[in-house]
Amino acid sequence: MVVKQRKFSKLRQAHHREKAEDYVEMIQELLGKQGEARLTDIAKQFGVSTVTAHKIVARLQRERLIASKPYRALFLTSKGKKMATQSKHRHEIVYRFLRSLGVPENVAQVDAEGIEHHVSPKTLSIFQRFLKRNVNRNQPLSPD
Amino acid sequence: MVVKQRKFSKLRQAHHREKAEDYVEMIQELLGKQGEARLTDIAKQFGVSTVTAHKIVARLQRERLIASKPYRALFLTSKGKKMATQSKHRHEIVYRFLRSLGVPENVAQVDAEGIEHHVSPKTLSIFQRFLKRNVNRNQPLSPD
DNA sequence: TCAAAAATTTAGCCTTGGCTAAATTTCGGC
DNA sequence: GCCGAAATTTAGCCAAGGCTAAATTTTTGA
Ligand SMILES: [Mn+2]
Ligand SMILES: [Mn+2]
Ligand SMILES: [Mn+2]
Ligand SMILES: [Mn+2]
Repeated sequence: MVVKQRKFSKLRQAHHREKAEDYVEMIQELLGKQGEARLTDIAKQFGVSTVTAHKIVARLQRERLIASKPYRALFLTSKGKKMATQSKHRHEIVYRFLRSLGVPENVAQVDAEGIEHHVSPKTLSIFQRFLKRNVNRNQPLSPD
Repeated sequence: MVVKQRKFSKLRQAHHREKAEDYVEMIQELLGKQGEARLTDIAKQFGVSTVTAHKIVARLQRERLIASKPYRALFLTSKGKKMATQSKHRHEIVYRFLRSLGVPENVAQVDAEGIEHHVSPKTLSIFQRFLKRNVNRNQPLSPD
């Protein structure tokens, strides 16, 4: 009984982390690609209003993942950089794992965006091992 | 650009469906196991207060997935049954897929609870094909 | 330079999903 | 049949994440 409860409480925790992970990952990407991360670009990427993006960023500033001065571009704290790097890494593995199974590019992109947040370290390392074993096959296991 | 937006909008849709899927699945399970689905049992299983469970059930009644008379046990509408059956099926495949890769039981349970909601039909059918191919191996691909 | 445009922030609204406290209804045992 | 316990519902609080409208600040270009 208590086992099942923990299962769902873990799910709720994962949901709380999700937005944080997606946002810091996006900010790191924008910093790399354009040199700076502006609120408008972030909102555009996520397909939400700047107001929504602003509120989420404000929460992540309270949580010391993001830093910025008013009306200025956004930066990641060291805590934020660490989360971004780890999330990006996990996201990549999940995406490449799906691709290696034969999931089409656009489907794998959408599915990985959700799945990534629910893959535990143990499962991730198993995905990695699977990728390594299939590294020299050019064909996916289940071609379309 | 718009591709990325759709990716996240799909993610938000998935989140909206998640609670619905978990609840109808749970109700179907309780109906099978105990003959009826009471609010207290549902709340216990999810590890939330009966008040929280009640509010979610009320929403799902508005959405015509659940039906009941006040102070009475809960039932699934035909729409709810359909969702429950499909969700259960997808959940099972995701769980068995993880297990077949060598993910330990308790980890697979937790991860599948989150992952299931983000697996598209295309990815699911690829998981199924993978399972069929590995059906006669007693050993998982990546043993612990 | 300085006015218009763009970007950011604030105010205020909504829904969902958490909670506790309290009211109401149903159930069980005597 | 009734009383107390259990279950359900209602009321009211909170935070997150969605929105539009409006205020504020920064940037841009004539
Ligand atoms: Mn990601
Ligand atoms: Mn994501
Ligand atoms: Mn499920
Ligand atoms: Mn689930």
